[in-house]
Amino acid sequence: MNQRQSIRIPEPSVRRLPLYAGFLRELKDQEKDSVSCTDIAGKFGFLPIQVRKDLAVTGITGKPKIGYQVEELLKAIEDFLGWNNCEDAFLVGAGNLGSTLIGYEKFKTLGLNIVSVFDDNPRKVGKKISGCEVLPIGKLGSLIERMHIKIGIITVPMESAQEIADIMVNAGIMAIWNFCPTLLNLPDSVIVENVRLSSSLSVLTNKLREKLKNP
Amino acid sequence: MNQRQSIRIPEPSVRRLPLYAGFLRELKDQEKDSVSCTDIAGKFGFLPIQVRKDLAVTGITGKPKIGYQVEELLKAIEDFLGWNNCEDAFLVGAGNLGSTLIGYEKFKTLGLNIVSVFDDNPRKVGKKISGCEVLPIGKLGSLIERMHIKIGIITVPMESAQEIADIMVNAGIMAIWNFCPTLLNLPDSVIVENVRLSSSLSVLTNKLREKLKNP
DNA sequence: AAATAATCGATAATATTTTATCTATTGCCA
DNA sequence: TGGCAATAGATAAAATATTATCGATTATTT
Repeated sequence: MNQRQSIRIPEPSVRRLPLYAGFLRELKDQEKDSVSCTDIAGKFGFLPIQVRKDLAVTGITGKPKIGYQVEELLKAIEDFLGWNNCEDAFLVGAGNLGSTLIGYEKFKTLGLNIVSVFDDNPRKVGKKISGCEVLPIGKLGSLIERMHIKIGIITVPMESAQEIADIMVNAGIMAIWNFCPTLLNLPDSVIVENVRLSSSLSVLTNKLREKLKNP
Repeated sequence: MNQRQSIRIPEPSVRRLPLYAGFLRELKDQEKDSVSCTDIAGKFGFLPIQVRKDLAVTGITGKPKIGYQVEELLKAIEDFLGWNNCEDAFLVGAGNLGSTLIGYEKFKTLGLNIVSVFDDNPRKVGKKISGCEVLPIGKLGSLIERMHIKIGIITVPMESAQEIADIMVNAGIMAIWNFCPTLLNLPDSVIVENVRLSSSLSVLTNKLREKLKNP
């Protein structure tokens, strides 16, 4: 019996893998055949050991003195990250940020396909954003169920985020990409990834202040 | 001699503090006087001990059986995060994302004041975005110097990000908030905070795939 | 063909972050 | 007023992530 179900993969590694993938694409375009951890680490200012450990999660092995096969490794990372079989997603909140995200063609190459947009502003409903028709919130739940959508993206104002999340979860959404600054109150079974610009900005300004204090 | 210069503050704590601040504002609006770690932890699904440790960096102390004074604690966090003395910043790249960021009034309450926008598209130069006139890239360096700007925000396409970063650094920028997926190659002295949606998305989809495999 | 140097992969050590334990304080209630 | 319960704060333990060490492998050079 194969009981390997959870050789847990460190989240920091998962966050770094997309970087490596980007670099590997560059190398592939340059028709480079192989690349070493030292090269990759040099590119990003990491340590070679860390890169090697990150890459190990893909199961690909390298050759001493040579490194890894660029194409093989790139394919393995893309597979690992699920970039080769796109998941459909619904986005709610056709404001500025929402519209920006809908327009990102690149998400398709990252395994995400935004298929519909929802908003409760009657002026927006019916309009198209990057070729995507805006639907009323009223249809959100039933369409999630009917289309078996698993990923929801929330870009609504703070006040309505929880309400939208509840509709999503009740309809069967399994993962939420939340761009709203408030944290959502959800069952543990639902996966949530929060994009919090305020946290990112705080890290930046905090480091800056440290530096200004002790130059 | 006071050699305490670096009682290093964990970055994870810095990332959580803005959450607490948001909650404390809510409590303040509700005219609540005090709050315990247990309350805060409950709100976010953290452990009380972790919250207590995070709050400790502000130097504020609480009272057993009561907790912390809401106003005092909020003020301390805001001070700690530098939200009470705004830094001026330049943003480069008046595309979709850039325009979205410029429009975020809320940044002001997070200690960031976007004072000018730059773009190399002649059609955009001279236009206004959220009341902010778009200036040509040619003026970027000299204005950074003249106005002693310390924070730069990069929302240009991948290809030009490094070039813009170089201009910024040469002109004296000390910290860069980078929204471009490529990592920038910069001197160690420059602070960089990368917002990488691809990493965030990868974490989400990776967890989702894990869950679909072992439900 | 042997020596060399670069690199991988495994294992071990270190550092960081999270979680637990314990004591002391304080308000509340009997 | 005395005991109880909730909580802070300090210290310790555990978990996690990063960095170092070391032996094995393989292309390259001599």
